[in-house]
Amino acid sequence: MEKEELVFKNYLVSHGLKYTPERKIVFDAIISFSGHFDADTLYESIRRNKGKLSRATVYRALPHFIATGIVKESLRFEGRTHYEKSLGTEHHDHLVCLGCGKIIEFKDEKIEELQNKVCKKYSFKALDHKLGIRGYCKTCQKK
Amino acid sequence: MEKEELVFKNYLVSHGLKYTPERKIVFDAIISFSGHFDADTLYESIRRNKGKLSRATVYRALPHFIATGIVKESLRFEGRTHYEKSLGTEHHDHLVCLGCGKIIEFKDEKIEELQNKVCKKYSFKALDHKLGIRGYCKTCQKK
DNA sequence: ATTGAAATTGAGAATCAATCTCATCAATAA
DNA sequence: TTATTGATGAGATTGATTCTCAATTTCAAT
Ligand SMILES: [Zn+2]
Ligand SMILES: [Zn+2]
Ligand SMILES: [Zn+2]
Ligand SMILES: [Zn+2]
Repeated sequence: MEKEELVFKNYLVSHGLKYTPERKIVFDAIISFSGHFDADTLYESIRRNKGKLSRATVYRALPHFIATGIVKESLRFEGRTHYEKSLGTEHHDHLVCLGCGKIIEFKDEKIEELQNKVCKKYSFKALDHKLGIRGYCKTCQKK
Repeated sequence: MEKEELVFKNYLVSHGLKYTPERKIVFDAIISFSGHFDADTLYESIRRNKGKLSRATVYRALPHFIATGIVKESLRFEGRTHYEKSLGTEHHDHLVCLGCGKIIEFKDEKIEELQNKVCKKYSFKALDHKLGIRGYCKTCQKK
């Protein structure tokens, strides 16, 4: 069993939960993804490749993956929550193109530091943050 | 008629739309708010103070207020979109307490500048952005 | 191998914000 | 007046997400 899978299994077991075949199917599907995805994309890809699994099982599994740090909520748009793998991926923020839907990831250390400063100023204990900049990508500006 | 009201009326008229009594009711309710609100809060406050108005009318009016810059989407949490007045309010970002729901507003010029730099780097034309930091406020940390 | 408590699952129902439908109403222009 | 166009209310609808509950599975202890 790979490291990530162990992380997940250990999380489950230590919380009195079980590493079931269904959760392994979801795990495999998530690992096979690169980039961003939403719950339905995940569900459909599982149905296509591994046969049937209830939509509810996918929705129920997601919080566990988030709790272990394997998956992160990335952005909300088009009425859905979008996720992304976060194991083996550094934290980053997003530029979202309103024209073509393209997502550009970036990370700026200075912005991160300044956020910490802001939190200190307000005695605020930060857990996470999301910075999303909406606009138009290079390609879409020409139209 | 006040300045903001004229801005709104002009926007409507110049778009072939009408400044109806219902839209004025929504306008007044929004102006009377301070702080953040969601569509339902707005709707309920109108019902309480001004009597009946369809929920659909509130939802239909919101995009017009956003288009004129009177209202801005501020953050999404608790499954709803939250808005805030943006006339007479400077741009700012948010710290959201997961414990008590308190929202702290802040603005850091340096962060804003660095965002512009990021956009330049990617030839990205930004329209707006949202930075939301989730965590626990001073009070809630003690529990 | 058997048992039983506790967790999990599937299927569909329920929820909830947000949008849409449509018949009716209001404003304006011809 | 009549036609046109936009606006409204009430409720239906959508679509994502969550919940319900009976049936099944897991797993540790017999
Ligand atoms: Zn684009
Ligand atoms: Zn990303
Ligand atoms: Zn708090
Ligand atoms: Zn604010």
